[in-house]
Amino acid sequence: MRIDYDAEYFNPEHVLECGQIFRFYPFGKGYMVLSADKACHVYVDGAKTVAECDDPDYFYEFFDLARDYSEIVKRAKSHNIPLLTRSAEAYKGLRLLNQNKEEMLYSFIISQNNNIPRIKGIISRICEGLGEKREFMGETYFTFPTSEKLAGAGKEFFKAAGCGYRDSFLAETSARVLKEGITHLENLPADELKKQLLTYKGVGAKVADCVALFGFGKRGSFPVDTWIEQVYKEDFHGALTDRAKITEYFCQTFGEDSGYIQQYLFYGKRQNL
DNA sequence: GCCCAGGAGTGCA
DNA sequence: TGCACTCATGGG
Repeated sequence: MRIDYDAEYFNPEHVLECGQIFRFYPFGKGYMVLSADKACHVYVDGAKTVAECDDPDYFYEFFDLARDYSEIVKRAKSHNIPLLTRSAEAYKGLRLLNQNKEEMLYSFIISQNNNIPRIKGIISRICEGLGEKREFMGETYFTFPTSEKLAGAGKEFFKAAGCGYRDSFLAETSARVLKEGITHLENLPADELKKQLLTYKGVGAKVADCVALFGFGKRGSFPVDTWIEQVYKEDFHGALTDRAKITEYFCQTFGEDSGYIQQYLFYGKRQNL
């Protein structure tokens, strides 16, 4: 099954390399993208971006294809902040993904005080160890493990996978999710959702914002990490040092566009745009 | 060998 | 509440 979309506002490289997803790799003419137990081959063909996948309905939602990003780009530029204007223009094909909630929760627990290449490696080893082996377009891949699998693994497994001190966070949080599920979080307003996410082991403000943004579609979230702190100082000439207050400043400024703008700024800064 | 990475938990004032 | 300290690991 196949999805076609205007490539101007769907650039696979920018969607995948901007830091919101950890399971993808170069494949064929583009990339192989893995999410939960599904797989997709995405590439540019002329003026179209093509997604060949096992579950078109899932990936239509996953790639956020119902949303008009030309309006988002326009609003981002209207703030007249040089880095933001440059980034929104250069990365107008960046889209925020709607990813699997549990996968986001575990992935961003792993992400704390860590770097992206190593996060990818850890998640990949966890999937190989506990996920199910599948095939798509002649490629073997592993699904993201269920909470049941994760909870049954024990923290020694996470340690061996390279999680370091985060091993106990994953063991405890997966045990809790197995017991309680997370469906009770699905329809909460953003502030209440964040409050609930903060009660999971290994989840602080920044991780909660990422899970809310990428997993629960809370586009008014603005995760603040070391890169964004740098953006705040250098590009917004801000004087605040407390991350909670910096987050509040950005959310007040950008409202429901916060999540999109955070990604433009984060990616632009990392790419030294 | 040092610094840093999409930070968070803990203890103590 | 605020703040310092600590927590594994590997890439640059």
